[in-house]
Amino acid sequence: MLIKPTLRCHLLSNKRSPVIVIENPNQKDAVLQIQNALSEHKTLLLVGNCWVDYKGRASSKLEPGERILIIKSDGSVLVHRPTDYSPVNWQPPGCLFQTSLSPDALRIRAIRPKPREHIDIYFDKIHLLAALTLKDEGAFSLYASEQDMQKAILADPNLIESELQPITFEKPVEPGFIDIYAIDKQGRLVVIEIKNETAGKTAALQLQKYIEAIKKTANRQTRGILVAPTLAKGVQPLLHQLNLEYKPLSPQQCYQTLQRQLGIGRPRLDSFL
Amino acid sequence: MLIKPTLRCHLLSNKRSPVIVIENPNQKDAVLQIQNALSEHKTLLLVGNCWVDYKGRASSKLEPGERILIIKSDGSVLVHRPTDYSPVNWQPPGCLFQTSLSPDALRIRAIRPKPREHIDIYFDKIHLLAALTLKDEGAFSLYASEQDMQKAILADPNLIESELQPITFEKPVEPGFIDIYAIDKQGRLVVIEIKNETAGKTAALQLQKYIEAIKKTANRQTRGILVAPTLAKGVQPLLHQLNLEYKPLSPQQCYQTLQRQLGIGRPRLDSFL
DNA sequence: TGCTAAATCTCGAAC
DNA sequence: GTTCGAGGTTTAGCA
Repeated sequence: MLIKPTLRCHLLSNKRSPVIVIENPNQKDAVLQIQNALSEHKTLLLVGNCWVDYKGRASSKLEPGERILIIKSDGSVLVHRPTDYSPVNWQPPGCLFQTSLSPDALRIRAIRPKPREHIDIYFDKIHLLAALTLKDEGAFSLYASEQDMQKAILADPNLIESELQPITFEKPVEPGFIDIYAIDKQGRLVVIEIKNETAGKTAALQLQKYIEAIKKTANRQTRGILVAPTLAKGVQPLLHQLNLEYKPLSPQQCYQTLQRQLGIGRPRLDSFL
Repeated sequence: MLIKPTLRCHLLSNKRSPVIVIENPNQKDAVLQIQNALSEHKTLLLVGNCWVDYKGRASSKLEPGERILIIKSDGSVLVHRPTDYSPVNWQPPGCLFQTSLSPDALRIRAIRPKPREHIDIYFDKIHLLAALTLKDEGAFSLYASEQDMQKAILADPNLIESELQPITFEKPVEPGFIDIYAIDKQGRLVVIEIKNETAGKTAALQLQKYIEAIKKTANRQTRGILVAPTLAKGVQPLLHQLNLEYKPLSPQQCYQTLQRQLGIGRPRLDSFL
C-alpha cells in the first residue's frame, strides 16, 4: 500500500517523537485529545484564551486572557501568564481531572482530594495543544550555595587545611562581613573569603580590605585565604601581589561534606551557631 | 504575485494566531527562531532533550532528559520535568539571554545580573518549539481564605451582625478550635464556625460539638452561627434541627473588607492579636 | 499521616 | 535600593 508522503511523514514523526501537536484544534477535537492525554498520564500542554476559578484554601478568579496550561503526568497543574516566575493558578501533584464541553467553552476541572479544593479552567480558544510523553531519568544534583560552603567549612575546617580552628563567622568589620574568621595551627589569624563560583579580582580586593581592617584592631600575624572552585584570569598574580592565598574548593565537595555531616554527625550543624 | 496555498495558509495562520509552532526543528532553524523570539520578547516554549547547569546562589547539574522550557517575556525562565509542581531549574524575571550553537548542542544561557548567576540549558533534540505572543490583560483577584475571613470578621464584626463583640478566636475546646468566640448585643455567647466554601453537614455537626463543649463550662445562653458563602443541600434543615444559625458571607466580601481595613484602618489587624 | 524548618524560596510593600 | 513579612507558600525530613 502506498502512503502519501506527507501523511507518512506525519505518522512517522509521531512514532519517533514523543509529542502530539495540534494547532488551533476545534473544541471537540481538543476535548478528545485532552481526555486521552490525561487518561494515559501524558503531560499536557495547552496555549489559549482561558479564564480560571479556584476554590479551596483560598478562592480566586482570573479573567480571560492568553496563557499556558501545563498538566503533568503526576496530576500537577500550572497556569502561567506571560510574565512572572510563579504560576497564577496551580495545583500540586495528585489531582483528578474532569473535562467537559459546553457551547461557551471547554472546561478542565482539576480536583485535589486533600485538602479538598479545585480549579476550573475554561478555554474558548486553543491555539496550541500538545500531548507529551516525556522520558526523563536524568539525575538532578544540587550543590552548595556560598552559605552552605561556609557551613561545610565550619563543620570540617580540614576542607581548608589541617588544624584550622574557626573562631566565628559573618564577623562584622568596617567594609562588611568576614565569611569565616579562624586561627591556624601556628596561632595566626585567618580571614576566609568564600565564593561558590570563579572568584574575580573583586573577591581578592574585598579579602584584602578585611585583612586591613583586622590588622588595625588585632596586633597579630594575619593570613587571608580566598576559597573558590576556580580563579578568574589575572587573579592569581593579584593574590600573590597582595600576599593572599588561594584554596580551591568546589560547591560539590562542600555539598558532600554537608551530606555526610547530616547523615552521621548529629548533633547537627545548628549546634555550632 | 501568486503565493503557494500552503505557504499562504501558514502566513495567515501566523497572523491570526499568536503562536508560531515548529515541530522537530533542526538546530539551525531552532536557534534562529529562539533568538528572534527572545529579541522580540515573545514567550518561548521548548520541548526536547536537554541538560542544565546552574551556578549562582547555589549550583546544580541536571543530567539529560526530556523537559519543557518556558522563557517568558519578562525574562523569567522555567525548566519543568514531567512531574512536580516546581520547576527543576529556573530564574526569576529580569534575565538576559545568549543563544549559541555548537556541534553537540544548542545552548541557551540565561544570565541574571543581580545577584549574578546564570543557567545554561543545552538541547540536543527539540521536539517542539513555539514562539507565543500572549495577550493577557485579565484581572486576577484572590479572595479570602478561611483565615482571612476570620480576620475580616474580627476587624468588622458587623459582617455577621450589629453589636457583636468578639472575645477571642481559635479558642481551644475539647473537639478542636472555635474560629471566633463572641458575645451578642443581648449578652449571649456566640460560637462562629467559618467555611470559605459551601458548608456541608460536617461543618454544622462540628459547630454543634463546639456549642456542647461551651455549654459544659459556661452556664449561659449560647448561639452557634455557621458562616459560609453557601450551604450544601440538606444542611439548612439540619441547622434548624440543631437550633443553629446560618449567616451567608462570601470570601469576596471579606477580601474587600480586609482591603478597606488595610487601606485606611492602621493600626493594622495584627494589633488585634 | 501530621508537624517543623529551610528554600537557588518568590513577591510585594514599607522604609 | 534594601529590608521585612507573608504566601492558596512548597518541599524535605521526622516523629
